Amino acid sequence: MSGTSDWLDEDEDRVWNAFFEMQVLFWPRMARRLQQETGLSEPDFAILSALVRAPDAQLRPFELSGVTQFEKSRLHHHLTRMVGRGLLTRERCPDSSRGAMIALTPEGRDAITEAYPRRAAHIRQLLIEPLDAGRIDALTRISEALADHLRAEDVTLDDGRPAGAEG
Amino acid sequence: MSGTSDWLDEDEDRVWNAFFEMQVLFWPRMARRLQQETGLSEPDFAILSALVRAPDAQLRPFELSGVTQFEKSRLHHHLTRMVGRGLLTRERCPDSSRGAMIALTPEGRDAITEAYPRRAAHIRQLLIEPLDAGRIDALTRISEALADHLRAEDVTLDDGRPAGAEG
DNA sequence: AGGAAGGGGTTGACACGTCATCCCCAGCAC
DNA sequence: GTGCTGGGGATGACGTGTCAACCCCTTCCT
Repeated sequence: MSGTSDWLDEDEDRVWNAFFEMQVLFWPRMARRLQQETGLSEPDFAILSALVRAPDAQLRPFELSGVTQFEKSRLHHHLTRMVGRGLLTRERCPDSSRGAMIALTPEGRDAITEAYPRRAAHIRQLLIEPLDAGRIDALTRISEALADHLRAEDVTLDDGRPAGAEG
Repeated sequence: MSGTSDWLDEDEDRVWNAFFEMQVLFWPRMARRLQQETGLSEPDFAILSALVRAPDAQLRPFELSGVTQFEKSRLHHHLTRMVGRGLLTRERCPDSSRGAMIALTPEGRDAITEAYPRRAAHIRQLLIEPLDAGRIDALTRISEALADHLRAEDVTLDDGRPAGAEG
C-alpha cells in the first residue's frame, strides 16, 4: 500500500511531478500554436471537428455536449460567441418543436479544414516524434487504462465509496 | 516517418485520442475534488504550496511566476483575489525599493496545511492506484522525456526551426 | 384534466485568463 | 546630468468557464 503520511512518498512524488509538469508544458503550447496558426481556440476546434464529422454538418447542442464533454452552459456561451464570429448558425430545431440545431457555416468549414493538418503536425511534433514506438504504445495503454478507471470512478461515487480509502 | 496526409494515421490517432481523453477526464476531477473539499482552486493550491515551502513563507511575484509558470499578469490578478480572500498579503518589498512581497497569512497556512493530505489522496486514487508499478515507472519516464523535449522546443524556436519539418 | 418530474436550452453574475499597454526604477552609455 | 534599456509590476478590456437559477415543452402519474 502506498503511504499513510501527509504527502506522497518518493516514487509517487516523482510520477506526480513529471506528469504534472509535462501537462503544464504541453497544453499551453498546443493551444498557442493552434490559436496563432488558425485563429481557433481548443474549444473552437473541438466543436468544429465534432460538427464536420456529423451528418449534414449539424448537431443538437446536447449531442455536441456529449462529444466534447462541455457542460451545457459553457457550451451555450461558447456557441453564442462562435455564431457571432460567423463560424456557426443556431436555428430552431426543425422537427420536435423544442430545442436548437447548430450547423457549420462555409466559414466554419473552411476554418476546420485548414486547421486539421496543422493540428496533426503539432501532435506529431510535440507528442509523437519525441517518443519511440515502444513508448507510444505504452502511453496509449496507460492512458486508456486511466481513462477507463476515471469513467468508472463517477459511477462508484453515486452508490457509496469504494472500500480501501482511509478516513 | 509518420504520415504526410491531412490527419494522423491509425496508431497516431489512437495515442492522441487516448492521451487527450485521459486528460479531459483527469483534470476536471482533480480540480473539483480539491475545490469541494478545501475551497481551493488549482492555481490557489499551486501558489500556496510554493509559498509554504519558501523561507519565511514569502516570495516575490516574479519568483512565484518562475515556480508556477503563470504569466505575470495572470499571477497578479490571481494574487489580488487571494489577498481579498485573506489567504495572502501583498506588501512593498522591504529591501530594494521596487517590487512587491507576497506572504502567507495564518489563514493561508491553515488552508494549504489542510489541503496537502487531501491532494495526496486524490493523486493516489486517480493516478497511482489504477496503475501497477511497471506502468507507474513507464509513465514517469515518458512524462520526463516529453517535458525535456518541450522545454527544448522553446529554445529551438528562437534561432530558427529545426531541420526535418517539411514545408 | 391537473400536476409533478425531467430533459433541453437560456440567462446573468461572477471567477478566471490573456493581451496590450503602461508605470516605475535600476543600470548603463554618453 | 540626460537619455536609453530592461526587468518587475500594475491595469483595463475582453474572451472564457462556472454556478445557480430559470423557462419551456413533454411525459407520466393520478
